[in-house]
Amino acid sequence: MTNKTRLTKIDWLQAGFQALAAKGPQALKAEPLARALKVSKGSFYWHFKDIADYKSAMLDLWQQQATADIIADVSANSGVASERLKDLITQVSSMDMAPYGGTNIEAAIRDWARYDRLAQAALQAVDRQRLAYVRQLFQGCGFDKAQSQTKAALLYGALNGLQGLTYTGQVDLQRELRHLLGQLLKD
Amino acid sequence: MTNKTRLTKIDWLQAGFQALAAKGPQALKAEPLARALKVSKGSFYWHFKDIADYKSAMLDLWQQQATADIIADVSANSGVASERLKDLITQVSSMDMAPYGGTNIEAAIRDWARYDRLAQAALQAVDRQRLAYVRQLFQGCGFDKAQSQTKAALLYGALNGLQGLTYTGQVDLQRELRHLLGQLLKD
DNA sequence: CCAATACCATACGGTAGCGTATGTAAGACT
DNA sequence: AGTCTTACATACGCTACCGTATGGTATTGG
Repeated sequence: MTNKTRLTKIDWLQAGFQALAAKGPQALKAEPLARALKVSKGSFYWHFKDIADYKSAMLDLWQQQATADIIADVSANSGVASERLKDLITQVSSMDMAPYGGTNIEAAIRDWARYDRLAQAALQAVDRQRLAYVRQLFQGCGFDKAQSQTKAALLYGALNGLQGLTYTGQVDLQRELRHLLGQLLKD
Repeated sequence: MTNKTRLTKIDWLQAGFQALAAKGPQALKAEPLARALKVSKGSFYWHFKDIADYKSAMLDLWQQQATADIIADVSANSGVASERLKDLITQVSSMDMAPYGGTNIEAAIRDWARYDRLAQAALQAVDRQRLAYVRQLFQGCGFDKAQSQTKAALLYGALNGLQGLTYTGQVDLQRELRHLLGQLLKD
């Protein structure tokens, strides 16, 4: 995998996600990426028109993949709704390390989205889908649509927020989320 | 305020927070800031040794201010613990726009902390203090220390996570947080 | 096996920001 | 009134990155 003589578009995108997770959106620059891949930037500008094009391709890939993960989860696990919610938590909690880099790409994209309109659009779309999915699960537990919407927002929001707190060392992500889910399923 | 003939260190720091909230950590550069303040960067390098020094000063100011806010809240509102928790939520929810810029500085610092060790240290310290404070409030409601710790993490984590979701338009921050607090106070 | 094309290197001019050096004008001090 | 200090301006060399142009090499299809 590291010894390919020539690179493809996807190699560049992978390197992008890696750099994104490691050093943030400001690391998405042609020449540094080229150095990381041990090629010259001539390669970059062959595969992509410019950096905006590159970033756009990254976001497209991520969005498509993220939404694909959702529908995969929908069709795969077909148990009871409450069980699926628990599964989701364990799944997400253990997914600290994403496909590519060491740390979390999710959070990096969320950072990126704060100051980039395209990233924001992609993230919004993904958030929307996920919220809708989780809401449906709560509805499957017997709650009405409004309640489920609230519970979904809380669960999903807490997930993201707690992940930002994990490096405090005071927080055990999975434990807290289980506790929250328990609370949300009571009422 | 805008018509001062000469600038002070704090003017530069204020401009920094403004730029940080608006365009993220990557906007903390001497020359752009100087342009925003309509002076030359000669001023910048008089007040600060270099950019690292400047960022360090920003983080010091923020951390000190953030922790000061906590102790202020501790000494000021001396009602029942459960009431103080509700107050905290309304307070934070309405504090969408911070002292300086338009949007939230909190979130910007959190972004910053992801790829900057100093920012991370400052944020950790603040998070720690806040978590401890909220935990104490829960303890004041009769929960034991471990339970309070969990509840505090959930409330504080959800707060941060939901703020990142507000621009989805699907989330009413204050409503959700009230609901969560209600749940957390039951058990 | 040979052309066509895919992939990459090198070199170039341009911009943005860094940090320094040096000059300078306006208050403050005495 | 003259010196000292504060707060800036200006100009300089340096580095990093952008995007382009052009040429080279390796693969692949015919």
